[in-house]
Amino acid sequence: METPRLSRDAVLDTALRIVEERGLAALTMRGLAADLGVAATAIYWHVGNRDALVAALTDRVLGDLGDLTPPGSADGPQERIVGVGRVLRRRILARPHAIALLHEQGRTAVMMRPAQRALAAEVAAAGLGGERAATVVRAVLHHVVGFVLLERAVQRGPEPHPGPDEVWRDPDGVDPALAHELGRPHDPDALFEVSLSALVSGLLAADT
Amino acid sequence: METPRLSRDAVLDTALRIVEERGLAALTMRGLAADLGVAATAIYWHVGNRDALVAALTDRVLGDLGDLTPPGSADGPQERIVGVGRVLRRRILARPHAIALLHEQGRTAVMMRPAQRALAAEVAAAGLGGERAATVVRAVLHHVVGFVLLERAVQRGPEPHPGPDEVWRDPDGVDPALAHELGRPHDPDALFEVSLSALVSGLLAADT
DNA sequence: ACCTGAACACCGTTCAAGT
DNA sequence: ACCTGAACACCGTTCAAGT
Repeated sequence: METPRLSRDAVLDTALRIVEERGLAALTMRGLAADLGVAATAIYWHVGNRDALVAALTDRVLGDLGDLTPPGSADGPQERIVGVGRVLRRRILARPHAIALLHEQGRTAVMMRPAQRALAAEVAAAGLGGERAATVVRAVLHHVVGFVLLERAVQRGPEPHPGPDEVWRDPDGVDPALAHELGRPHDPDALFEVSLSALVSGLLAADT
Repeated sequence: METPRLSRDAVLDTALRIVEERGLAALTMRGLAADLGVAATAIYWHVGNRDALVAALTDRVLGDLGDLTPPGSADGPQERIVGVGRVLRRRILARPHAIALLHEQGRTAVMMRPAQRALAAEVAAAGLGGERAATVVRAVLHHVVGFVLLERAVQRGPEPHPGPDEVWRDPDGVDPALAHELGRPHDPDALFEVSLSALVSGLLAADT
């Protein structure tokens, strides 16, 4: 009854290190086995196959986004809801591989859970309930996660075929000042703040 | 001087058909060559390599999103801006493979171009200009594309590990009615409408 | 229970050789 | 200019066999 050389946790640890250091595409069963000093096929006994391995990795990475309640200093309901979104975005961006993991497998729902709880609490505290509250929670969640997804996709892209400037060389009908402004790179942090605030204020102001 | 058996366009045509029918992962150089009735290596002469092939596919699919100006029936500036977002989303959803293509290669900017123009026109018509107008354009664009990206990611996912219900079994502090509401599946179309409208109204109402 | 080694059916890509 | 065939260095996965 020897103690086994390998364990599920050991496999996940090394796999996660590979993904963090060299990306999800660099995670191969053979390479992972080499790093573990073991035959490639040994991994299958512990984690099933590559898909299951990636799924397990996803759960581990997204299971601990931590507490998302905004600092007590934020007082207004709008500012508190925006605060949850802000923290959520930062937590996701702090895990660069999380996005790749999510997208490979479409388990976005897993990532949404803790954020959904935190948002629900704030929205309820703001005096909303029922269907209307659920809509606010979902809208904010979608906005934040979608924003981050897109933000990373744009970052990863090589310089776009036609440079961002070039597209606006011929403004053709569009206000030249606006065209020039759109040609310049923008600050994602600022854009996030402005758009999330606008969304929440619009949601809270709605009649229905 | 025989006419060549293959052409760049023929390669792209068949490649696109494969992606549409069986997904981006099913696009292999060998399989594509088989469909074309040619040696796998012949493809390389016409399109370079697989990455270049995918890039070319992306340009083709996203180059013709078509005109995005909303119907003339929409009159208010807010309704017109929302209209552009609505049309953009529908056009993207009508091309299921477009999202995979985009994400594989991060050329999201390409897709944004025509939408940016249409939005800029509407925002300018609404009387905004300069930096403020640019912010509105970018915020709406990010919201719509991010929403669609997330929407598809959720769709593709297998049933989440803990069912959407299960998560809310123990509401623990959260209003039970809200918890129950969040456990139910929602209508993405409705959520899109509500959130985009709220965002735009919030953006147009902002003081700065 | 846990691990190895060989084997199968794939990949993308390069390159000399043919026409 | 355009295409083939062989070859290289990879993949994920299965499975009988070992301990």
